[in-house]
Amino acid sequence: MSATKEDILTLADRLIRTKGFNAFSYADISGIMEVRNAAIHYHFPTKEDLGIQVINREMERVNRRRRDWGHLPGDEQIKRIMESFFGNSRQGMICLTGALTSAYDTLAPGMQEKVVYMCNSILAWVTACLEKGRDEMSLHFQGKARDRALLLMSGLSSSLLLSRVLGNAVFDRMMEQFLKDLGTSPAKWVEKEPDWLI
Amino acid sequence: MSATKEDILTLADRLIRTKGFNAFSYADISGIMEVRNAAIHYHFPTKEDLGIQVINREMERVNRRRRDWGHLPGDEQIKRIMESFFGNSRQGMICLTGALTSAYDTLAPGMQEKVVYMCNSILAWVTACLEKGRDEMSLHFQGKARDRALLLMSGLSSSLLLSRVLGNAVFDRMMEQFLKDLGTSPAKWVEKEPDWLI
DNA sequence: GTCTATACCTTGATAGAC
DNA sequence: GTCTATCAAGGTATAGAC
Repeated sequence: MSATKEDILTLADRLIRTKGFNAFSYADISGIMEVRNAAIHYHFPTKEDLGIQVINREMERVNRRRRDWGHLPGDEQIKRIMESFFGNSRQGMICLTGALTSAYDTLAPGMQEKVVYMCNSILAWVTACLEKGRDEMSLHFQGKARDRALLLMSGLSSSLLLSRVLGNAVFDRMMEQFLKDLGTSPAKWVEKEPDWLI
Repeated sequence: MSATKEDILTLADRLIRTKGFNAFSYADISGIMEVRNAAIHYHFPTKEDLGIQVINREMERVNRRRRDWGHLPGDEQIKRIMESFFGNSRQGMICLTGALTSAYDTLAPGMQEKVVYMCNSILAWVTACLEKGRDEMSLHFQGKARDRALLLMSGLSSSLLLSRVLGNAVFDRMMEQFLKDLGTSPAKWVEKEPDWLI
């Protein structure tokens, strides 16, 4: 993939997470990058194409992480997922799922399909982490792992929404509660290079 | 307030919860109501005015409920709040906080201010319910009530986002988990007249 | 209060030169 | 691959008649 195309994707990803899919425009991209409207359409014929490829790239990142972190204990994986959300939070960005599910009704069918797939994939990953952690006796919770994963995934997503409005402390308070509820030790987040997951 | 103005507000509220604040247009309102573009502007000079008054009306509803339900036990209030979200969920509508926090960066300062106020108010209410329930020994949880309220409020908000994408069962599963975590009995939601809260 | 008509801007998208 | 130029459609908002 050409560098230009990649840069457009990265920028579109950031714009979706800050302004939302419907509120960002090709002019936003042209205004920041040294590229004209028509060049964007060359790489991504329609806005839907752009949106879909943003999701695809994100899913690749998610899948790669799931693979790379697969050997880690379940509780450690959960903490790393939280950490990647921490990065989003500090940059005032919400997650792709939060940005796209809130606009779900306005998305083209092709994008809706991808959003469903993304949500299911992330949910499956979080569920697997919780199950692994429970088997390893490092995570403790009642109820089905999938239901618990729904709560955690929701909390992660909403923490970003609320952090923008009520301040960054919201994220820390929520994650601390989640970890306490799961009976595992608290974590300290460290600022990392921008590399936003989910 | 005139009936027309009230109808516009109700419709705008629904449009914000389904399409989002940036994606809905005056034409959406004209298309459904028997009223022209200019008439909407007569009642609400700008879209920001419309958005602010939608929030104001919602806050009146929230405050009224908080007053009316104030005598109820904390756990019962929590279940009623969940029940009102249930109504939203079945109609494919997300909550105002979910819809507006996800578009926060694109809102005019006047609206942002209102969104902050709304989030703080609802958070304060949920916190009060949890504290009351804990004092009454009907709710049991560790940690600060406000932090717990953040988790609950996030879960309520996100359950609507995820229900639209993954199906209505998500709402039920999440609420069941929340109630179990709070050590209170499960609840059964019943379909009610459209009267959407929060 | 509501209408018609319209101003003015931004949007996503296309044509064709280079 | 990227540009300039342009398009049709849709957005919020306003003027003025009724």
